[in-house]
Amino acid sequence: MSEMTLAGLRVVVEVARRGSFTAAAEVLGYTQSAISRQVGVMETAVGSPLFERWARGVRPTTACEALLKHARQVVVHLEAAELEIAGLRDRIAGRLAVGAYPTAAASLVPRAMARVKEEHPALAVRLGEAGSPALLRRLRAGRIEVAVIAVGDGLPDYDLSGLRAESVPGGRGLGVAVADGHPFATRTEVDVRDLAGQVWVVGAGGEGGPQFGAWPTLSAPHVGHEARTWQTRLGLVAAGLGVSVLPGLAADVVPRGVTWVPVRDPGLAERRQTVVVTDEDRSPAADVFAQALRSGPHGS
Amino acid sequence: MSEMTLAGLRVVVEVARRGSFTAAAEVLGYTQSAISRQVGVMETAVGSPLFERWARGVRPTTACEALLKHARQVVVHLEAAELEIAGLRDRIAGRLAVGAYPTAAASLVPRAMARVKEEHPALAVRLGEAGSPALLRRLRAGRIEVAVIAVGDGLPDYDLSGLRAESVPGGRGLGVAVADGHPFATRTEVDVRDLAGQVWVVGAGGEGGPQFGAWPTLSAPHVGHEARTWQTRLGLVAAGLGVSVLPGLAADVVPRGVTWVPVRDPGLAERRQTVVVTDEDRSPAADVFAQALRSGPHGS
DNA sequence: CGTGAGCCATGCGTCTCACGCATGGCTCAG
DNA sequence: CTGAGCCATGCGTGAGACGCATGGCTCACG
Repeated sequence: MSEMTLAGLRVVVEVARRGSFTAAAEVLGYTQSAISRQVGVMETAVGSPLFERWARGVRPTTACEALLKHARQVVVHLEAAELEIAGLRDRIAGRLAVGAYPTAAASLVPRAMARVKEEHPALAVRLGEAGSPALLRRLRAGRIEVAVIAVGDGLPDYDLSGLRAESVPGGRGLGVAVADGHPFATRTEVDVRDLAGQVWVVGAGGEGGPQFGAWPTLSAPHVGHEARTWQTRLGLVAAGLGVSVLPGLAADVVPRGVTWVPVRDPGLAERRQTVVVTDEDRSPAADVFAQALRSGPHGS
Repeated sequence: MSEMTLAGLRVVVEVARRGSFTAAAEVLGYTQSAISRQVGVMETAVGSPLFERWARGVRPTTACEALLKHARQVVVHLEAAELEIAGLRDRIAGRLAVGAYPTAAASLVPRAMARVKEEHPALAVRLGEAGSPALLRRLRAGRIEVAVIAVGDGLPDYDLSGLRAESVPGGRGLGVAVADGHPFATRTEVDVRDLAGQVWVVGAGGEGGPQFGAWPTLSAPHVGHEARTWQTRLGLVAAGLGVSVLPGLAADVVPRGVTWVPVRDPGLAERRQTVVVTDEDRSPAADVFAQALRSGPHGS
């Protein structure tokens, strides 16, 4: 049993306007026989003849006039819907879903959010936190539009094909978090040789990486404590129970009682970078946010 | 490049309502994969994601909410159109196109029109006149809904397959039209032997048949005048210039100065009948009119 | 009356599309 | 870690849309 279709409605509207299958076919890009069949299907769908056939064209029936009234409204609504949706795509408002790996989620991203909030008050950014692989999956699934991930030595080589990836420029590299009363706390820099003999607070999570272990180039570090979250780790540091590796990216957001100190280590070859990833064809809101991430205090 | 479809709009509306492709598929009679693909086509058509995919279903995006607003209006209009067209089909109003062969068009059909007009003032019957073959073609083309044709001896065997044909009951057969002052005018019946010696007014048209010739069983009729239209023929009769064959069906509509008289002729074998033809599946208006035709002064 | 133009209806063949089946991948609760 | 629930996609099949060609009809014109 056939039903009305949008294409069929468009055909009926045009046939009524032209008074001829042949003329409507020319306008709509069909052959006369295709129009004849589509009208036939629509007549079956509504259960009434829509046109009287004459020697020189057709004339709408009363049923057709009734259908045309509504069909014209339908076309108006569909065009309005397309315009409204196109407008949504272009306007920097509504909600933007962003995901970042923990360190960036705690530092870089909130700063970008604050900046974007000032310039685009109608845009509400929602921030989620996860590991880079999960972030990329959510991006591909359309659940987030901007992913802030870490790439570089010691990390998987993520598949970024079909995506747009841009590095966040600058970056202070790795350092250590120490208690305010620790002797290192008053230094502007610590040499890696000074790190030997320190007690380390390390992560217990499933992922490997410098944020979770002791200093990477130490041969036999003394691990004093393990904790899963870095809030807990920094709490132990603040209590003077040890020191912890911490990327410079998070330096500004250590809790009260903790100080971040850069480390000079000629032997540290690891290089990591923060990368902003979006769809190639991203919305204006996503574009604005990605640029805000890349032009923070680290940018030129 | 894909476009929105009515089916797609219905899918989007139902998915938004159910929050799940799987649940919407059950309601609409599709599989989950069909729903997934249709949503994908609609997303391509509007150029924006319509749903966020989650582990336990989907959630409408802002673009989807915008589309839903219009989609619901579209559905309302389509349902209203169907109801209005169905109402048109069921209501005995509007226009009804009827066609009849000339004799019936002059007598039987106007009486039925008058009766139907009384009972259904909203119905406007439009009457056309043509030969039976042309009437049947117009009926099949949907240009008329009721055809009143003549069938029987001396006439073609029309193809009425797929149509509904009902005889008009009764009928007074053939007679003659004579001037009021003619000796036959006061008789209730004339024997065929009395017709020998009469001067005949006959038709000049292209169709054969008793309405147009002299009395069928006379061996050598004296034809005094020929005229194309039967109004002209009856005018000649009224002037006393001859007599004319006339079916009983038209007896009531002879002009002033003319009298119709039945003829007794045992040798007259021809039998003709008036038949009302419509589509099998006719509208209520057509049904009412067909019944009015069959239950006139000739009916029980 | 015969002919040609204009238009609609339909048989036929081909290509595209819609859909179901089966399966893989992901998230999340237990 | 496992199983349930849900979405995405490859593949195959049947249905549908469409163009081509042709027939049938009406009507205007010579």
